[in-house]
Amino acid sequence: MSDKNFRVRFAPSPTGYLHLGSLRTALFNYLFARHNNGKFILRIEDTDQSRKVEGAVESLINTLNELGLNYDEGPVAGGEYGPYFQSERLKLYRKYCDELLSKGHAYYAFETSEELEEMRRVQQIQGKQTMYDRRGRHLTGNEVKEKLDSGIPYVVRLKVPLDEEIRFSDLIRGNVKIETNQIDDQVLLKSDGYPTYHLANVIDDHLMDITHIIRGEEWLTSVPKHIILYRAFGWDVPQMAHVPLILNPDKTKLSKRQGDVSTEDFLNKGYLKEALVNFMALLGWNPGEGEDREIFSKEDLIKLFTIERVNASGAVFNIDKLNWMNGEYIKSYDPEMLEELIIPYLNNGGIDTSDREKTTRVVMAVKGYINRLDEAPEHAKVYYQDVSLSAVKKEILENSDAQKILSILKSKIVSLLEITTDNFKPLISEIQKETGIKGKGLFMPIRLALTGEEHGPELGLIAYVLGKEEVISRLETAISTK
RNA sequence: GGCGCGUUGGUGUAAUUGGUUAACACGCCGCCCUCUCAAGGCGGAGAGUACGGGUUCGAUCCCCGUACGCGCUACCA
Repeated sequence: MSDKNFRVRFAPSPTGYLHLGSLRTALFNYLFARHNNGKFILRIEDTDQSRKVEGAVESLINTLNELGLNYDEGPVAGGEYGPYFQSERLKLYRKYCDELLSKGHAYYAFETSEELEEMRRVQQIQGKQTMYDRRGRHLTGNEVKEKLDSGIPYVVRLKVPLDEEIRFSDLIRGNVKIETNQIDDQVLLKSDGYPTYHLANVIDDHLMDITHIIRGEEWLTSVPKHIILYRAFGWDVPQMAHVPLILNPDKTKLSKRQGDVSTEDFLNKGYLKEALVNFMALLGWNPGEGEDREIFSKEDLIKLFTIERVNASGAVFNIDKLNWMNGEYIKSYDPEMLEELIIPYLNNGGIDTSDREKTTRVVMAVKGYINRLDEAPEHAKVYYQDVSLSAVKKEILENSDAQKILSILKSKIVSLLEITTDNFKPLISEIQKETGIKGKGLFMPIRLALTGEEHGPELGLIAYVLGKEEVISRLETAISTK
């Protein structure tokens, strides 16, 4: 634990669902904050008016809460550094932008989007690097004033210092250096008056006292732009940590084309939040030597997490392993809580769970067989639907040995007070002794009579779940098929 | 194209400050358990650490180059 006042932030733009990659970024921020006794802040980067999606923020917050990644400051929660929506901080950006302008670190530019496109097109044909040719830097003060006065739309661009080399150290990647000549005179303020990511991000991170910026690798190459801004303002640069991307099986950036990428979808399919958190944490991070566990509670993760142990290389999202891990969580989950979670899935599969005692038994029987909650109905079906038999199966039951077994079993069960998890199996052993029939010939008729299926959980469990009455009824049906 | 980052079995990862038969998990295969299917137990195949140089008595680990992958190259984040 550290007593430094670490402050980190998760700063998504509200474009819809929570991408798995964002989830992991959020998780690492959360773990880092909790491990160091710091603060975890949620900031909404809604500066792109054209990409706004209705309800996205609510859904984002819901998902974070559902996963237990509670933030200390942000929308709804509030905090001393608000507002936490960038769209509500426009005046601030304007003010700092003016400061940049007056200090000569930024300048006005008046090209239209079409002009810029044309410029890039020409550069491309000439085989040159496509970037803004910095022509706005050559405008005289009078020219600028004239254009401004006549109301021509403008943007404000960063005046990148030329012929320099920007070096910085990333907590995950080590030393990185980039020539400033490679850096575009980035737009800081758009013609609609909104800031771009770069401006807003730097200002907010500073104003919100962010000490560590933990974000996706796609931002690594824009760090120099940000450093130039921090310097221009005379601010300290926070520590940086750029986490690797999550990849499709073919190693391209995880995308919707190759499967689900939204956290909500995974939750809906019946992946437990604990499993999802556990699995995502292990994608690109590990606790290191002497730790062979794979299953970690959130508390374990908080205790063990350090940013230095995050890998620098991208990680393929291995759904097989997630499935396995989710199955592990399902098997060891608190029975009552699991039942609560599974009931909606059972109902969804057309199963009536109003008999709660039976539901409890069903959940107990089913949980060893599923890796996802949405697999529950198909395994639970046998306990609810009428037994229906194919001709072949019927034949097996009509066999005289089979009939004998079923009759004896029925009479034994009738005299039982109730069926428990372990008083059924001994009955079968007795029948074996009495009739001399054993193995498949003994078990299969019973299994078919009770479920109509050749496969399933052990018979004792099935009988227990069905209960005395239902077992007798099903046996009678099977006997009367003759 | 330019720049940046990365590269250990199919996948996720491990390997004390360079010295191990390169370890663990998922997946796969087999055996055991067992009425069946799972689960569980046991075992196996699968990498000589992208490739090529160098430094060193000795490199997965340090340096350089190449290849490949990915990212960025927007008035998107």
